[in-house]
Amino acid sequence: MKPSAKVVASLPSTVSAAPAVGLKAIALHLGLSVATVSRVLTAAPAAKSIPKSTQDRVFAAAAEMNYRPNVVARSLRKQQSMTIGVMVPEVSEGYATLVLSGVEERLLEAHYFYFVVSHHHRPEMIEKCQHMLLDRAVEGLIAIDTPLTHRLRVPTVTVSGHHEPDGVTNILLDHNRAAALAIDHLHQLGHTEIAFIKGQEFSSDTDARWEGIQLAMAARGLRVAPQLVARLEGEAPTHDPGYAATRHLMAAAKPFTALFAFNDVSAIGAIRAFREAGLRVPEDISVVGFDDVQSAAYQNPALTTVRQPLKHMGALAAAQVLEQIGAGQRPPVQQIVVSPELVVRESTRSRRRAERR
Amino acid sequence: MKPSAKVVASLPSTVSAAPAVGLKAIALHLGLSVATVSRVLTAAPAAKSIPKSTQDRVFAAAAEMNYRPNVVARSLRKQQSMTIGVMVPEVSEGYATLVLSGVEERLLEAHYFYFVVSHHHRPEMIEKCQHMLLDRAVEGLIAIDTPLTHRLRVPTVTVSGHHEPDGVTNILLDHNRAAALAIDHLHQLGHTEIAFIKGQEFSSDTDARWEGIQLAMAARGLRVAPQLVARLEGEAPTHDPGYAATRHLMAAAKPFTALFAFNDVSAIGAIRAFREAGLRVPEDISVVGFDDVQSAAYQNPALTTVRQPLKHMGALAAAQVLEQIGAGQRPPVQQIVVSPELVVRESTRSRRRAERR
DNA sequence: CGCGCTTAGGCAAACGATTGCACAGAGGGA
DNA sequence: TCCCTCTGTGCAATCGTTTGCCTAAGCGCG
Repeated sequence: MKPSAKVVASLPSTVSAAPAVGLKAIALHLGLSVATVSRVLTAAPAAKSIPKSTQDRVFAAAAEMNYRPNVVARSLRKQQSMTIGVMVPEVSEGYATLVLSGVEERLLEAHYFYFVVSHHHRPEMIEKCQHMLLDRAVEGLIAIDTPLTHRLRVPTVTVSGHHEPDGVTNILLDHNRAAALAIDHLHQLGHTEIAFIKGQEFSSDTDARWEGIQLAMAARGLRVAPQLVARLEGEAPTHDPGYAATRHLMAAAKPFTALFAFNDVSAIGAIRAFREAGLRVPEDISVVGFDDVQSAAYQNPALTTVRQPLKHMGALAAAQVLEQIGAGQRPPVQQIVVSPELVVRESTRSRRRAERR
Repeated sequence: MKPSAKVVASLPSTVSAAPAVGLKAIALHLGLSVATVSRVLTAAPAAKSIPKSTQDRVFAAAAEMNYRPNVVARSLRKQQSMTIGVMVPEVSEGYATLVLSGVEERLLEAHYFYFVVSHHHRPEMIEKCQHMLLDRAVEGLIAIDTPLTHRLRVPTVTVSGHHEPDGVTNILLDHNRAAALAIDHLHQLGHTEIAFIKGQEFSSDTDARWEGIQLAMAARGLRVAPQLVARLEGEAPTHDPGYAATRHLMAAAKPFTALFAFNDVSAIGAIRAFREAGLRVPEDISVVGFDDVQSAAYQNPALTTVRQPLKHMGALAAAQVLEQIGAGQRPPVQQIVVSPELVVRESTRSRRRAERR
């Protein structure tokens, strides 16, 4: 039997179609009971009293027979699925996927997997996915840019949620600081007539960001003119809403020399709108984005933007969920605030002496 | 009992922490056996002989007690997890996530969920994820831009895989046609000195795309100059490799008036490199990308590119996997070819009469 | 009246692991 | 010698469903 073990082990690692070996097969092969085999392989406390020699036999057989535990059976018995659920507006969009990559990295370390489901901001879908995920026995939930209306029976963490129900942990950006960074930058460049693009109503960051802006403007003695405020409309995660909002701003007959957009994607849409109107960025108008998505650095002009540590926020969310799953009833932390960073590139420049228009 | 059902149903849909009701609870409540309840709720064939009145009682009780089947137990018993595994290079990147959105949409319709795991192109990770996913009892696998070395014991579909082992279905683009579209476009604009950026070695599309290009060039009597061919290096899913490759091309002292990049991301990096070198796109040089990612349309200049129907390809992949899961041993189709589309925007223009350089 | 079919539903064995409890033999101390 | 404590292992229940097979009453029909 010993040589054959060698042979089997050195076969190409093709996953064979053989009739899956379970504990039973090993036990039979070894003349032991499934209980013993299970205890050895899972290093259960009761395995302490099992002699090394037996353990070695078990391990050898498991390796030789290429035993793989059946996670479904294990989940059923232990009542834990080693799975968490992630809700995102859209899997094909830059913000959520960056967060997701942080989530994934952290979860994999803990041998957890995750289900993703995207709800496209449709409220009934947001509700429905929670049920689908819970039905799938997820042990925890991470909601990325997704408003939650009630708490759930599993540990829940939101990323950039606001006004969350009690008991859910929220990972969020320091929006006041973010606004301060951007406004300071523009102000120092001499801009005082600054236009803004607010986020869509459904985006959970919209309000906090806007408040931060108002605070920052007021603190510097600047005024935000109502005519210089536009709002993204429409659900599409494309540049179009930013483009449209900017056309709107230009239509109002109030001049401005800088624009602070809700995110990079809308900033890019804005730049296009300006360009089509014959305005150059940054010569005629400065534009600041938000998020620092991958492509921000490669725009023409490269985008000045407020960076969110999205991947890190994802990792934090995963860590929190895992922590709460492990912690039992210990109450979760309410929120974790991370810091933004200003990345100055090419889309901002000091205000020209010659007034535009 | 009737009125109370109403009341329960109209309570806020908070997911309570009550001790999950199972078939047993319903059976007990109704004085039936779990078998009967199960048969009714799952509309099993044997339910035909159960009178409507009983069925109604069961449905009512299930609704009232808010019964949710335990999918883990069901999976164990039926030996099907209703889950498929998806392998991607990177969740935070535009190509894979677009495909993923198609996969998700199609799977959700069939009440399937999916696990994603990203392998960052690391071969040992590619191997490992397959095992992790199979250990998780996935019923099928979708590999996006991920080379597979051996077939697996579950139905497998690749998206843009090439040279796949027997038995796996491959969803791929017609690369010959793609190249023909791009080259024709450039040729018609008068370009004959065309530079190329090939994909990374690990990218499964690299070879097919390159062959298509060579064919298309030859068919039009054009020559691809070895000095005008660069290759993306490095794993980062960013614009940097395209930028670097383009610097390389410019360093070789052979003039060219057009560039066909491996994908949009590298095309955008290329445009930046040109711009830094004082070359304008498209006035001095035309650039064609590939993929038509979200941001291609919003570049400055907007990118002319070959569109892949990525979302559709994802949906096809999901449909194929489901089909094969349902089909039993019927042999799967070998490949499904989809058509590219040329999207002409601003980054290409007819060759200037005045030669550059 | 006897037979067979339909109706209505229950029993119990899976699925594959985990785990509390039991038990048998060895060894040691009083 | 008796009792007690370790060792080393096995039995069987359990997780919540599904499903093959069984029973038992009712009914129609020859």
